[in-house]
Amino acid sequence: MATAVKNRIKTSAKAEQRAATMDQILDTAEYLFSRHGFYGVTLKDVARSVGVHHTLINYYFEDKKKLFEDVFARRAVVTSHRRMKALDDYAREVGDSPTVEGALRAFLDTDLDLYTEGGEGWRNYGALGAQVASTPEWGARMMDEHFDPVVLRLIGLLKKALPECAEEDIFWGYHFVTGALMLTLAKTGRIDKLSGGLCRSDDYAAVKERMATFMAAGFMSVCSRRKG
Amino acid sequence: MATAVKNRIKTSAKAEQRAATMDQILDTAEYLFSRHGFYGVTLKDVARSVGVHHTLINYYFEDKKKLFEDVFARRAVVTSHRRMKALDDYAREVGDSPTVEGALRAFLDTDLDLYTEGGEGWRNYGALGAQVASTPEWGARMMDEHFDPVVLRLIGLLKKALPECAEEDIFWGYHFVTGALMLTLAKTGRIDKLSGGLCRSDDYAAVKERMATFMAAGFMSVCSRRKG
DNA sequence: GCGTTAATTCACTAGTGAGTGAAGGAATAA
DNA sequence: TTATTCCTTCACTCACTAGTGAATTAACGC
Repeated sequence: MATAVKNRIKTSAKAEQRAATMDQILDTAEYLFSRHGFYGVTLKDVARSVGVHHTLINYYFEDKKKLFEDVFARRAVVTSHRRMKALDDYAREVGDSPTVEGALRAFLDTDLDLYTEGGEGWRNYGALGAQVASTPEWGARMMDEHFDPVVLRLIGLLKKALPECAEEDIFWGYHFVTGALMLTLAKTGRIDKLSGGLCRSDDYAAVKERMATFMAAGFMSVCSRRKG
Repeated sequence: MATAVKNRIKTSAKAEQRAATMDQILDTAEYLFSRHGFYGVTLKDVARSVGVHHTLINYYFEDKKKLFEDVFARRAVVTSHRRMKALDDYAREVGDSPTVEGALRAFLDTDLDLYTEGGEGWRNYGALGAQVASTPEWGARMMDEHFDPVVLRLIGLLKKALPECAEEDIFWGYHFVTGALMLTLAKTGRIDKLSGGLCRSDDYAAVKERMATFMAAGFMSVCSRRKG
């Protein structure tokens, strides 16, 4: 008991500062990486922006690649876990008969809420994730590592909702969903200009309102195509 | 007449070599940029890969940014023009009553054919474009410059096909379409692993088979949402 | 207070970045 | 042939890269 208190006190002063500094570095790196990509940011850029000596980043994060991975992993585990839980909850709720739109809502809306309510850090991470998702090789590998389980969980539900549907159609449907989601998270500002200000890149609520419905209809039409 | 012949001969020897070298540089840069991004490639990388002195690239292309823009523009004008023509042809064909799927097919299938039949260069350009599309600021700007006209042409047709539909819904629908298309062109290999080899990233034919149908249904469902 | 441990900075290496300007070399036009 | 123009390379600049290991400073536990 006394040890526990002591440990808590110990982690309170120094280790808390440590954690705070690391978080600051991660936040800044997240912001910069999301805007300029891995090679477009130098450790000095990050250090300057945080206000620490650049070698401190090597001290805390080993090397640049590790820093990038830590930035990505920090929030990837959160969103992955959150969505997995949402899918599990939904599956339990509807028993053995999920709908396509229901499953997609559990997957998409849960995530979009996070970017809406999670503050700037989450939105920067979203833009970073979008870049990673469209980077061949190591980008795809990072996506695999963090998101395969939750994606396969979603696909399991979609298969249940569409038992007659060819597996390929479900995978390609998921591919379309994730592409649309990634471009949303990229928050490039393109839709703003294109629509003359009618739509805004950072209006995740507008996307949430439409996306699951839109995609569910897509799944249905492709899967019923062969019969029709 | 004699002058014309002379000019043609003139452009045959030296200027032809010049064009060949420039094309080689563009091809190689296209390949490398598509894999590692703008900052992930150095002019020396490109030069080494082509087999020329690295300063030659400065001679031909001014600077690195210009080289990138030239790489992007070279094919962007082709696909933009091609799709514009396809949309015009389609509009003429159906008179004043386009369908959503018809318009999307003119837009999407025309493009997907290009990546299927256009060889490796086109596929590299596709992956590059996908990166550009999810890059904020200058990436979005490049997309704007090259593709706004053809995209607005498509949106015009979609509006005609869905006269009751809210404009925002159409813009967001287009946003989903382009997100899905960009992830396809990124050719990351992720769908391959995810599906256990059932789907392949480079199978543009499979995407073509499904995409317009999928997206058309999405548009319909979102646009009829308010009434339903 | 005092030895220990962790955090931070310093001085430095070894290599790379884009880009320039002058010079050499080759094809071309008169 | 000769002057010109274009292509290509060379030598170089200047700034910056990631990362290391030693030195310094600050916090901690006793």
